[in-house]
Amino acid sequence: MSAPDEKKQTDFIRTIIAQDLARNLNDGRVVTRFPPEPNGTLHIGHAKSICLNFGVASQYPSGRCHLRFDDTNPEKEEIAYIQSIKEDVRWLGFDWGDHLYFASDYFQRLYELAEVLIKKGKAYVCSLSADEMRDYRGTLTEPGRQSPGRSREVSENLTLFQAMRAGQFADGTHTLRAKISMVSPNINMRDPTLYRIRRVHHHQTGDQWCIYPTYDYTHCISDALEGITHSLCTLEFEDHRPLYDWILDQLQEELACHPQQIEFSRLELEFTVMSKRMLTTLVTGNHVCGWDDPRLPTIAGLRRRGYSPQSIRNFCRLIGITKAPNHVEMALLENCLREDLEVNAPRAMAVLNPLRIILDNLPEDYLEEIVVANHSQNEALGTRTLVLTRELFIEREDFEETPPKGFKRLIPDGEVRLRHAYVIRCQGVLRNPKTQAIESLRCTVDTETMNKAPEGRKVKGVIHWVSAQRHCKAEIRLYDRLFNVPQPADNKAGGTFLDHLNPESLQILEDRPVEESLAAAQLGQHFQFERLGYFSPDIHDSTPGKPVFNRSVSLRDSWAKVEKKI
RNA sequence: UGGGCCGUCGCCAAGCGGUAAGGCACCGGAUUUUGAUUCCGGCAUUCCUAGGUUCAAAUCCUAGCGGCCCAGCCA
Repeated sequence: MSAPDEKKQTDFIRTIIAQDLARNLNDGRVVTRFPPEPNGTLHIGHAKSICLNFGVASQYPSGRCHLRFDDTNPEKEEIAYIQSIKEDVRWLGFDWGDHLYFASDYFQRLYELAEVLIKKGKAYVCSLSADEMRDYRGTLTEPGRQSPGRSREVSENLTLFQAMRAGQFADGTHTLRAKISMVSPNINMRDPTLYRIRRVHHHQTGDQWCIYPTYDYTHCISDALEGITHSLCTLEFEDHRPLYDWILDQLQEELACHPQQIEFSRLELEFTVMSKRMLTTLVTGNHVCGWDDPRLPTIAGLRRRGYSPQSIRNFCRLIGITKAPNHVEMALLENCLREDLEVNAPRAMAVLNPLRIILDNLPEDYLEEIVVANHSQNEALGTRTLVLTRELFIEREDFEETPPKGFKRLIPDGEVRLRHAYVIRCQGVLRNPKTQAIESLRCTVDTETMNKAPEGRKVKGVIHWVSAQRHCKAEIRLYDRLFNVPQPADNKAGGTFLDHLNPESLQILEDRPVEESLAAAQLGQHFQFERLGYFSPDIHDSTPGKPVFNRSVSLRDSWAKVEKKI
């Protein structure tokens, strides 16, 4: 089996790291980190970052990657997300070893360093309200104005900051700000906020703090404290890099290292949304069923849909790492799953849209057991037993009274092979006398054709089937893209992304006949239902004897393309 | 019209002065008891545009054009 993870991978970030190593920077260490905020579940865009950070670290003997929760805003964070994020990272196949951290671990140190900044005259307490601060900040084209607090003495700032911490001020009345420049063309440098007063219970530190540090202040210092060498993040933080560097430069004497921030472009996938805000809206607005709805691009959703960690890792390798904006087609992701499951998924048969056929030349109680391979090219997957009876179900689409050109399935008076069994011939059509709808087919079986080509005729078509007398009933869930447009997040014409929801993204088929062996399907297994696609038991609803299958992805269907053209 | 970043095939993406890798998609054709898989073949005289430098430019220079991000006490 191929090991795509192992294949040599290059991108501009790996090139920089290799160069740094060649120049013996950081004493030959490579330390990265994946820093999620526990305010939502992970999605495939995070997978890109996880694969990058953990992947880079694993390329070097001395490499390591930290999992650090960026928990500086307790208002939005929940402990449940911490668990789900850990699970997702592990499920994807990565291991942070002993290196699990929380930004909140550093709150005391962060506070002390803030006092250092104040003493160095590099930070001050600002008493502007949020509205005033916005007003003072200026705009993209106009410079900002200095806050009155900017001219306070060091000692006053220190006293005030200590009072902030001691809880002597109401929420939002004061902030600690970096003293940089209110006229910087980079708005992030216009004296950014370092601390704010928030009387909120923190999931890690409880009620110990009533002031919380901001991301910009916390992230660079956390990186430095952990000895991160390369701090990889997405493009929207590019404008924050001068601030990242500024803070670390001011604290040069206090901090041993100065990590390098490098930005790459975030992943956009067509026909879905990736922003936390929109995903949250979909979940809380009940447009989907929870964070792990199989239609969502969340890790949990993909897992429930039947995606394998391997296929997601491979996808992340194929899309690469650049700074260019990108909108990757869903077809690439789907292909990665097919590629994995084609080799590894045992085959089975199920009928989604059943049409009864009666094999007239077989006795009523006929029952033949047929032992078949679970995978024609992979013997290791073993065998199973199929039961052939006089009455069977085939797919309604596999029979046509007036077949289009090129149709090679069952037609009146025509022959077709039943997968793993005999060639049959359609002798007649039974209709509902009132509606004229086809109710069943009368067929005959050529008993000489098991594992053998019929005499003197060529039978091209092969169709799948399930015994009408001996089968298991399953619920089948078919999924389509969640949105009707490639970029639902783009709403320049007005409206919201919800306007583009595809009302037919979920189709539930109840009580469909599937072969008996599927009654024992285990959670986490993947099957190829022949000619239909790859299916996986639903994590929540599938039970032994009453399985529920999610279609992970369909098989490629070149006949459907031909049909479309006709 | 402030600052930062980006622009190579329908979608990703190599390339880093020597004459356009690869994957996906698409289009043929072969094999096939899955119209799947596999296998063969095709698919950018051209790199956002226009000038310039050079024997030689996607790669260097200049000027345009187009797109993305930033005005949270979010991350």
